[in-house]
Amino acid sequence: MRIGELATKAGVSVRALRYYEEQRLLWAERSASGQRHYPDPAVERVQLIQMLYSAGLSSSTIASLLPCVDAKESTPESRAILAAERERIDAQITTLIRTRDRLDDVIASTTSPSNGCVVTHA
Amino acid sequence: MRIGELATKAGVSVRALRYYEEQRLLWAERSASGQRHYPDPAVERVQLIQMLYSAGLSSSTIASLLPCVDAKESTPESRAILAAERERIDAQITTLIRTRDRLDDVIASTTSPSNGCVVTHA
DNA sequence: CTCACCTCTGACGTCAACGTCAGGTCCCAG
DNA sequence: CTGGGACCTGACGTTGACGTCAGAGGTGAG
Repeated sequence: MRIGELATKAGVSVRALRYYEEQRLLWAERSASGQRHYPDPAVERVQLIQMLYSAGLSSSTIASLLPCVDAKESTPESRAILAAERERIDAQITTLIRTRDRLDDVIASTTSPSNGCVVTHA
Repeated sequence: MRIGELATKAGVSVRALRYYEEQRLLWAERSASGQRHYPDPAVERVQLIQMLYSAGLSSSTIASLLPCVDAKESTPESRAILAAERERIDAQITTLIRTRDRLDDVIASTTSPSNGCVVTHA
C-alpha cells in the first residue's frame, strides 16, 4: 500500500510516517518513480511505534528496541533499555494512579458556589 | 521562605517557579525590594502543580483547576474539566498498562543472539 | 489524454515548559 | 563595609514530534 493508505489505516499523518522513516523506525520499498510501498504488517508496526511514543519513549529509544521486536534478539544493552523503560512506565502508572486519586479527592471535596455541602454524590 | 528554598524543598528549579507565577499558578508576597516570599504550604502546592504537569495537563488547564483546590468551589466548566481530565488520565493508565504488557511480551520472547530458546524465565 | 488527487523532497514553523545568559540589585556573615 | 552568594527582570535558546508550505512529478479512472 502507499503512504496515504497506511497513514489512514494506522491513524497517523503522512508526515509522521516520513518522520518515522527519517528516524529509522520504518522502511519502505520504493517504486521506480520513488514512491513508498508498504506491506500490510506495516500497519501494526506503526501502531506499535505510536504506542511507544505515547508511553514517553524517544525516537532513538524506540529505534534501539525495535530490533528486539523484529528479530526477537537482544543484546545486553537492548535488554537493559527494555528493562529500564518497563520500569519507567511502571513508575509512571503508579504516579498517574496517585494523580487520578488526587483529582478524585478534589472532585469529591468540591461543591458548587453557595451550596450547602455534604451532598455525598449528587 | 524565598524562592531558592522553595525550589529546593519542592524539587523544582527557580526558573520553573517564576514560570508558574507567570502562568498564574502561584503567587508570592513581595518584600520591599521586590523579592518573592512564600508561605510553607507553597511547597505542597508546587508539588501538586508538578504532579498535574507530569500527568500531561497544560498550564491553562491547571490554572482552571487550582481554584477548585483552593476554594473547594467549582463552576460547571471547572467540573467538566475535572471530569474530562480524570477520564483522560484513566485512559492513559489503561494504555500504559497495555504498553507495559507489550514490553513484557517482548522481553519474554527475546533471546540472546544464538541462544537455544525456551528458557521460561531464567 | 487529461485532470484531480497522491506523492516526492526540502525546509521553515510550532508549541510548551522550561534552560541559560546578561546586567543589575539585595542580603548578610565576617 | 565588603564580598560572595541569592535574587530581580527581560529576553533569547532548546528540544522533539511533528505541521505546513512550495514546487515538481507520479497515478489512474473516464
